[in-house]
Amino acid sequence: MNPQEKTPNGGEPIKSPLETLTPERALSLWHGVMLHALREAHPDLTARQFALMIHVYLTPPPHTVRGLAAELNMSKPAVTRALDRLGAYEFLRRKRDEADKRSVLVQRTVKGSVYLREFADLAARVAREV
Amino acid sequence: MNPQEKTPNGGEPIKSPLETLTPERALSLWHGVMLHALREAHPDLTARQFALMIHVYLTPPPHTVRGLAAELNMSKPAVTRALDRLGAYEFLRRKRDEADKRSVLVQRTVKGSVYLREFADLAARVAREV
DNA sequence: AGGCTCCGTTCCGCAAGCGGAACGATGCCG
DNA sequence: CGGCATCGTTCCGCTTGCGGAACGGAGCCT
Repeated sequence: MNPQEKTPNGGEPIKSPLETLTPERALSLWHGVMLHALREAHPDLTARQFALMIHVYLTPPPHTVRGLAAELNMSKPAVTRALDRLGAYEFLRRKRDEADKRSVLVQRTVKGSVYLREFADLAARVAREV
Repeated sequence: MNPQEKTPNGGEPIKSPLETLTPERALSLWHGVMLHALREAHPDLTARQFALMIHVYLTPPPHTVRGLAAELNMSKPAVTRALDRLGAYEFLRRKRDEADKRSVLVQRTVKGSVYLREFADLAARVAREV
């Protein structure tokens, strides 16, 4: 669409195209990804639900409700509800902590991994086009 | 955290780090951005509201309700409501189309530009850290 | 002018998320 | 063993978003 990287103009030194993702490209990336996501009617997760899910997959366990609430800056009921929802999709799983039976450990699932992988691939693909 | 780029392992040729945003990095990028966004309690826009906003800012005008609904795969009432919300934040503006008074033109605002620019900068910053 | 289409909005009933407070269950400790 | 802290969940009233249908206003024909 807009081949701005090809312009051999005068002044500007071309930035290292890679190590730095420019704000403009970042925005286009976001745009493209969200567009695709909307079109395919992904099981539409709230921003918080999605953030929670990614968080569980990308940061080291264990993950407890309280911990997630603190790290994601949301209330405990909100976390519980998000877990309900994500659990219903089988994207995440609760497991009683045997060491401290008050706690709940949030764990990954195969289905969640697949879903997230697809999302990641989508983002990478869009990034290439942008 | 995980300095995977430094591993001078045997087999793999190192990919150009940026021209191709790997799925893994894309996911981390998303994670970091959403984390920041949640923490700062950004006026929390729905995915659709956000997508609509970016769309208006990144694609050429004119933007009508019907057009947006089609392009973003949402119902007309949903677009109307999103415009109400985004209008309340002064991130977007309705303007009657004088040429065809049935239509509404959706336009950018200064405040919206600033907001989106900040978001883009955030994303770029996170990308650097990831 | 009449009849039709197209536009964005409003109306309606419904589904889902929200946070504070209260709750039962479990752990901790004197 | 009794009291208290902490865990995740549930309850409550409320706000927000949803889509289909109906609506008024504007354009477009003949």
